[in-house]
Amino acid sequence: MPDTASETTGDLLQIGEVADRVGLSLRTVRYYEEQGLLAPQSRTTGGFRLYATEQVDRLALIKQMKPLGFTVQEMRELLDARDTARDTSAPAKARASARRQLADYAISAAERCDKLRRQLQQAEGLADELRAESRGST
Amino acid sequence: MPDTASETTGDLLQIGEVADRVGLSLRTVRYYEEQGLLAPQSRTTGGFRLYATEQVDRLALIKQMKPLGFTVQEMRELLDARDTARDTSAPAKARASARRQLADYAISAAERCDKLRRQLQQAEGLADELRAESRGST
DNA sequence: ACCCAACCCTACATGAACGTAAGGGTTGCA
DNA sequence: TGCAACCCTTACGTTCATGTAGGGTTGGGT
Repeated sequence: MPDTASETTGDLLQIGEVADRVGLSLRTVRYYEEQGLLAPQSRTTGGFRLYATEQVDRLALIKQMKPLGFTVQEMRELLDARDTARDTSAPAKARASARRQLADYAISAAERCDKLRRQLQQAEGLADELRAESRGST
Repeated sequence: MPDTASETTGDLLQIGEVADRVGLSLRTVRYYEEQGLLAPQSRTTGGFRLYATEQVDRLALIKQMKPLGFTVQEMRELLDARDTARDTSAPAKARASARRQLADYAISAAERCDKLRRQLQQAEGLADELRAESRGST
């Protein structure tokens, strides 16, 4: 039986397993790669993408970011900035700049959260109204 | 001066005024019309769309529904069902059926609200993390 | 009656973020 | 070696929304 659920191959996962864990489609994972959001750590000789578990985290992060309505490009920037800010071997100036960028994104994220909260409230009201109307007050 | 803000013409509004009130672009309002979500009550001889104030409400409803991720077709169905359910002159059977449909949508809406709430929580955590990281804990 | 600024119209095009199908390799257990 | 479960690339299709070009419509002002 060839690995029904494509299990951990050493420490690397195939795209299917990754997509399952994160809850994204294969297509979406590949799409994010096309857009420069994350490249598989390596490939098999046959061309299969192989991912490390950290990359699964990265994907999960991307998925969490999506409800806030960031574009794929913005997420790429954000992730790049985060990588730079974390990379202790990067030039201090680059890291400072990256942190500034992160701060901006943090503000933007907070604003989008507020907006989402407001929309959610409205939507809840709407759901209530629908329920009421479905019970028919002819 | 030709009416800088295209005011109430009797009781009918032009698309610009409608879009302003609801907070959608002209283009989007026309798009929704193309998709069968709402037609203007009438047109001028020259072709200008004219809307009644109830239609503004309908658009506002659509706007509120959007964060829940309903497709345009679903919204059309939902609105149609609501119209039927409210129409006291419609056949009782049709109204009952419409109310059943509304009930389904109400459930779906509630589920989507839950999902949105979860996503919001995650997003909030993420925003906090971004803020923390931007303050650099090298 | 004529002008013109503020509006509006149709139609085609672009863009983001995937979905989906076609045609065809890759892996690895038996 | 065979084959089932995976994966690959390529490329066109879809949905929601917006951009834009080219050109009418309205209605007060003069």
